[in-house]
Amino acid sequence: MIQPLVHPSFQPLYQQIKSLLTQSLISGEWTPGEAIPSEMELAARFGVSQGTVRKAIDELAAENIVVRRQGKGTYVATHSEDMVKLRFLRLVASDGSRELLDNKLLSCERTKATANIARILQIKAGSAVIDIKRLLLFSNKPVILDRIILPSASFKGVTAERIEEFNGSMYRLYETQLGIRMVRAEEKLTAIGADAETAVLLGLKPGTPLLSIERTSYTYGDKPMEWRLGLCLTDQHHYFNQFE
Amino acid sequence: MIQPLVHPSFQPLYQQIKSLLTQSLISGEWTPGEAIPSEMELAARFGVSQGTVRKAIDELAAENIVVRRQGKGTYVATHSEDMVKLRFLRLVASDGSRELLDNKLLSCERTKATANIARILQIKAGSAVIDIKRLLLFSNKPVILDRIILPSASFKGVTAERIEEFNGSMYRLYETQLGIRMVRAEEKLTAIGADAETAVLLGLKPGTPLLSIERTSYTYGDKPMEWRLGLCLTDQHHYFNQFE
DNA sequence: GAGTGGTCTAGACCACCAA
DNA sequence: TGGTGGTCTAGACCACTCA
Repeated sequence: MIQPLVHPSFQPLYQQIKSLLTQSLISGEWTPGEAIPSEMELAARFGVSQGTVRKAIDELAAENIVVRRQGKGTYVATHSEDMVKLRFLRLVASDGSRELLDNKLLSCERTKATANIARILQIKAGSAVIDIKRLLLFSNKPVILDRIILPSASFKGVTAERIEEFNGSMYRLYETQLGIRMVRAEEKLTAIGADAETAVLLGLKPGTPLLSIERTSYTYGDKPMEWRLGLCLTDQHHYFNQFE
Repeated sequence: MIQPLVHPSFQPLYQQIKSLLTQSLISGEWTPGEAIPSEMELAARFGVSQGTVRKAIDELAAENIVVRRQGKGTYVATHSEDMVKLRFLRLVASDGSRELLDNKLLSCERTKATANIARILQIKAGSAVIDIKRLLLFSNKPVILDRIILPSASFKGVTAERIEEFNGSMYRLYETQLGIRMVRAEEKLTAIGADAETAVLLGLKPGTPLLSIERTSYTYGDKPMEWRLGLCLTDQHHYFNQFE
């Protein structure tokens, strides 16, 4: 009897197609906001049926990496204003009101990665990083003290001026100026008491309970690109989470 | 020219199949842990192709309502120990260690729903509810003070004895004793200072920052069935969240 | 009307599991 | 060996968008 071939690295066709599509996204063949080729075109390019391409795109769409628009095409997802608020800024007013969101840049400095940051961002300890501090204001009241650390190597164009220009929409800045799109994030939440410096900046008494949100964001291919620490006043806001 | 029919309530076939399957789950035709009929059988029952049934089941599987096992069949999902920890108890040790999880029931009383609880659980204000208080201990140290409120009408069998019997695994109790399975939850997180009573129970100084997790859990068909408030000490633990 | 994504079908073969 | 889910194909038709 013929021995069935063993495929130690077997992967379904549609997974392989998905990887190829991800490669094209990484290489910048299609940039955020742009349409990717139609399902039929991709099927022809890869020599598979339209249904197989469709299943690969299904997964990318489920991960919010691409967006389908019936009758028009499939587009590389972008961080629109709404999306960022919905997906990456989960703090909402407890009374349900919609608020004016504003931000105030405190500093933007070049420095070196600590051992911990280097580990998280998968860079060498002591590598050059950009260290940003800012306040986020809801309805003109300071609510979040944010600290953002980026590897300089990948974020050359990031300066205080650029950040002001983008009005603090960091993800849109990364995307439109650097072609870096964050597709995934991990967060660790704890409750802490405000230290003296934070208390002053947020206009609180030291020791006031704050929600601490530590976030690492990843781009295509699970590459960590940004570390963030947000200290949030939650007397009138809450972090919303939902899961199935 | 013939006018195309307008279908104001148009739904894809697979969505209709999904609804029918959900109805069968609600009615208890298949209970947690049990296998549902095969894709071919369901296709025959509903008079559609196997591929259409498959797409309906795909969505239920994505929502963790059923679980596929290749070569065996498709099963109604259950709250196994691991799952509950992974999906509904997102507090993990900051140093990554695995810990002994234990709990201590403080009280289990019959009372009446406040206006707020009634609104959240979609019952009449003043309806009978069960009010449970307990401590969750990690490695024998109290970390979470939990309060759970359930509508009595649906949770008749829940008593202090039963809870002890299930060693505090509430979701397993609901599922195995009452056939109620939670499929979705919403949480609101804030940071607060411990009040006097909480401080005593958790062995802290009043005012210690605590992570407050308010959760509403839903069963099939988006019906709210449980409200919970957990006050968590996060000096050695954190709430983990991940999103795409 | 041409082109795109969205749905549905029918049938083939594969991988896995259990008896 | 038979039944299950998992993958893949080819082709049909529908719904939507835009020129």
